[in-house]
Amino acid sequence: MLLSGINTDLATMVSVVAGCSNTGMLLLGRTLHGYAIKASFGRELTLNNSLLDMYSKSGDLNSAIQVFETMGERSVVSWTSMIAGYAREGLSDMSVRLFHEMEKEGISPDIFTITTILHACACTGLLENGKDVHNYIKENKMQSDLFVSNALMDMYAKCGSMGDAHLVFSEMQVKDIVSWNTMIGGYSKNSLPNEALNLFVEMQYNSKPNSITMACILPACASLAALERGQEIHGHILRNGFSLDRHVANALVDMYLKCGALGLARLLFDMIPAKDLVSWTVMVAGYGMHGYGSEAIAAFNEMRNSGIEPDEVSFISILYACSHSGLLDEGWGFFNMMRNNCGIEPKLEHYACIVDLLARTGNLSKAYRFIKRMPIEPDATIWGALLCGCRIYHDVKLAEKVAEHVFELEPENTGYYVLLANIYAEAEKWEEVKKLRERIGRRGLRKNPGCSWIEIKGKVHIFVAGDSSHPLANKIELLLKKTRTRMKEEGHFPKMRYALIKADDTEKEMALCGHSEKIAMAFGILSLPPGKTVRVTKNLRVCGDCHEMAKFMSKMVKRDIILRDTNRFHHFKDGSCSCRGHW
DNA sequence: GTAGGGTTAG
Repeated sequence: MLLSGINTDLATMVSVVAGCSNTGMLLLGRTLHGYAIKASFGRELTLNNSLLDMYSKSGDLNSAIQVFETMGERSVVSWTSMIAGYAREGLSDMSVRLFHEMEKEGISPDIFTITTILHACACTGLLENGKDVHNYIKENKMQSDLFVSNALMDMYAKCGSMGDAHLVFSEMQVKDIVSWNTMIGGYSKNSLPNEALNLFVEMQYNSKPNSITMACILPACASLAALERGQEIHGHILRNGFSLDRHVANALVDMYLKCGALGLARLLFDMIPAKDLVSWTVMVAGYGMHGYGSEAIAAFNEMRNSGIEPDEVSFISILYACSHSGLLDEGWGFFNMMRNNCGIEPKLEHYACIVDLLARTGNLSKAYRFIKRMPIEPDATIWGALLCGCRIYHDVKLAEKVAEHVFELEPENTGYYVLLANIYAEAEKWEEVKKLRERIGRRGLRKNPGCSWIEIKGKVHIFVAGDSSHPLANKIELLLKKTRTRMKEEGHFPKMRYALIKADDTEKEMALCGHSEKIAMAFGILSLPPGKTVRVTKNLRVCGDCHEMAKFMSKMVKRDIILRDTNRFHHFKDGSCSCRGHW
């Protein structure tokens, strides 16, 4: 246009600057800024607004602020763009400050401003500020706007307040696909997978799911290890041509990995044409969970060779992979690579991996010193990782010292009291177990009950410890008794230490037999066709005695058993387990 | 003919 000698006017300049902001062409944008000033558009409101947006969307917040500060006239559009600019850089507090400032200047926020400020609150979990905005919305009758209600639900979801999100959702007269996706994704992210799945079913009577819906619902299947539900959704993805979406492809691989289907996951991973950082991180974490440490390392190196730089999340994956396979030197190597070669400052999660790695490999005092020398304040998970190590190596004395740190940091978390109680029980210090029980009792805490579940023909069967309500309860008990007898015949005696009670051996054995994972495994063996892999998931860590029995059962009934606990997978096959003792 | 907003994977 310029070469043809046609003059630009304000509309031309605004359009082309907007073009730059939507493609992040900062350099061309700057040039246009200069050109516009020379062409004497420098005081035009619409031009300054588009420049402000261009700078903030291209990541040059300082220039955006410069435009905002120097422009003569400011409209609601200018304020909204500036608020969005701060939010984009993670400076939500500044967004909120600006929001109040604009009201003071007598400029009323409109629905664009409201969605922007809600997004800012969502990004950093500013629930209280978000609630203030909600009140403003009610006072100004803005809730009928879809964008506003959707942003409001997302704010509540990201602040972890799904009850409030659902309230907004249920009061919406009109819902669109974004409304459904926001709720489903919110439930998935807030560890409410059943709610996510139920809403997904309900959605299909109202709205047609899209690829984003798939990316929202798959993590729910993953967290439940609901393989069959996940496969149904995979079918949905194939029928609707969503497979090419990389978010969906990555979520699928992750789902199969967390459902224990490593081979299928690898197959799908190989089919992703352009693997990104998330694809690789998922695969590395998956190998780690399944105990394939060297495969995880190979994948991590392959990723780097393909030119993808690891970030802090992918380092968590590789460090955990090392820890699950007991690869101490390799783990240290990655920890140092992260700091020295990649310039990533380790966070609590990374320190937790190293403590875990040291503790699991028996370097308890080294782990203790490592924690003491950490440049950031350790949290309960850090000390908890060492406490786990104390259990593996039966170090009661250190355990007591470590436990006090843990109890101070997370006095409400019963898991840690139980862990220490286990350490005492395994050392047969029953007096101490009793004292600990009293301590829990005084606080009015209750142990998180163990439960295990198994999916059969799409239905999830849940078992809690001591469960005898199931129709097959008698058969289950019979199978467990038979297994125990055969185990004893071959010299495997029950690991009474895991019974956690002071009782005689028969009682202990009964308590152990009631563990939910045993019941679920037995139920799977009885219910699934011969040869089919039994897949059980448990909400806590697997018990040592159950682990022994699972190994034996896999040989006795000639069947693969895959048990997922909170920490990792155990593949039992022909009498041994893939974890090789690292758990 | 021109400026600002909501949902997705580790």
